[in-house]
Amino acid sequence: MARASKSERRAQIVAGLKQVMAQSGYAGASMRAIADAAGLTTGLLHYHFAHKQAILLGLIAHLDESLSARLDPQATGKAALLDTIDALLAVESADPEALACWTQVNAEAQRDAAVGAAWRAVIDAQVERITNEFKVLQKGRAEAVALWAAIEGYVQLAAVHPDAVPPGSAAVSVRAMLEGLLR
Amino acid sequence: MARASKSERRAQIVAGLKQVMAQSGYAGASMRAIADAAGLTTGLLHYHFAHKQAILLGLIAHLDESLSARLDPQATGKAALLDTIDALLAVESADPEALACWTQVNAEAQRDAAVGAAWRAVIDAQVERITNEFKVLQKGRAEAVALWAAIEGYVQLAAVHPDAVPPGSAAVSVRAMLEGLLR
DNA sequence: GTATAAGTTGGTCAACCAACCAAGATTGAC
DNA sequence: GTCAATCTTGGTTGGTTGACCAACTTATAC
Repeated sequence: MARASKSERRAQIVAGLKQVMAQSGYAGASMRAIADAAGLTTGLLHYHFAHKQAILLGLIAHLDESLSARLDPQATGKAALLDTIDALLAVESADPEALACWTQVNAEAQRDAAVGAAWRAVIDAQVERITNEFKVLQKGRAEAVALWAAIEGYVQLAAVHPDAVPPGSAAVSVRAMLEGLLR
Repeated sequence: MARASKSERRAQIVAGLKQVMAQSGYAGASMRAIADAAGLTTGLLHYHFAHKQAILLGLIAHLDESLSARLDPQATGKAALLDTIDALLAVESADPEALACWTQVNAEAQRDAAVGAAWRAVIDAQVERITNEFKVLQKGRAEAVALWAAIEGYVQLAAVHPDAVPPGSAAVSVRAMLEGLLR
């Protein structure tokens, strides 16, 4: 069997962290557990990543990319905002592991400066993008942050307490809240 | 000096966890670090709490109480909803440690079954209370969850990326989103 | 004032962790 | 086919962790 390329291996390791982290958190994701999940050895993890934190930074990049991939680059104005709502809240059913990791990354971002900087960069980019769409509608940054917070809240809630969210209500309710912001 | 009472000691230990956890997360809050923060010894922690998790459950109870204490028990209907918004978002400035712990508890609730059950109970109680107020306004559970999610999102955002939130905008924006929900 | 219970101390212990590394295996370039 | 670069292995190491405990001190009941 052909040896996996460098980038494939790294992706494989990041996927291992994603899987373990969704269930055991970052601290609970030992190098051994990550290696087992990825079907690799711990030594190989250290060959591809200088330290555990580097794998987490790789996971953040992965989460960012898979989020961007869900967005429709054509949409502008209100359509872009509605698309953002759908794209983010669809993760709930499409990728529960990513949802769980979101919460864990949030917690780790608060603790570790480098992780925090990377995570805040992701948030900043999204908020800025949303702000531009709001500006088309004569609104600004405060409204963009509000929309992001509402979505973020649903993501957290879905991860921690999925039963509390009536099925299908998330996107509907966020759209209603968006209307309140646009008044 | 008089020896502290049992409940005082327990509160002191919980406060130690709160302080350490706000900066280092739950996993990073070693028994030793908690003991140091509280000015006690590790052995004493194990005398008052069977294990580390029990301290965290104590902290969750503490967070729940201090949240309830901020709420105006007189308010009903829309006034109660506005009061809830203010009470929760005021934590941002009043008790930054509690804010930071919120994120960490969220993450740990996902990982540990007992912590998850306790945390979900707190959320359920709040959502049910809010639901009752919404019902006065001819709305229901979905709207209550939406309001909770919006507040929760701001709490998370304030903890992880405080600079992203324009000062004073949180309560204003959540009120606007509430209007959207009440339409 | 003495006996009993409650609270406290400082240290031990086995388990686990991230990081590291030397040596062997596999690959592609020539 | 040979060789250097890249990849992979399995085990070691120093350090940290939560849990635990036997001895000691303080408070309370009588």
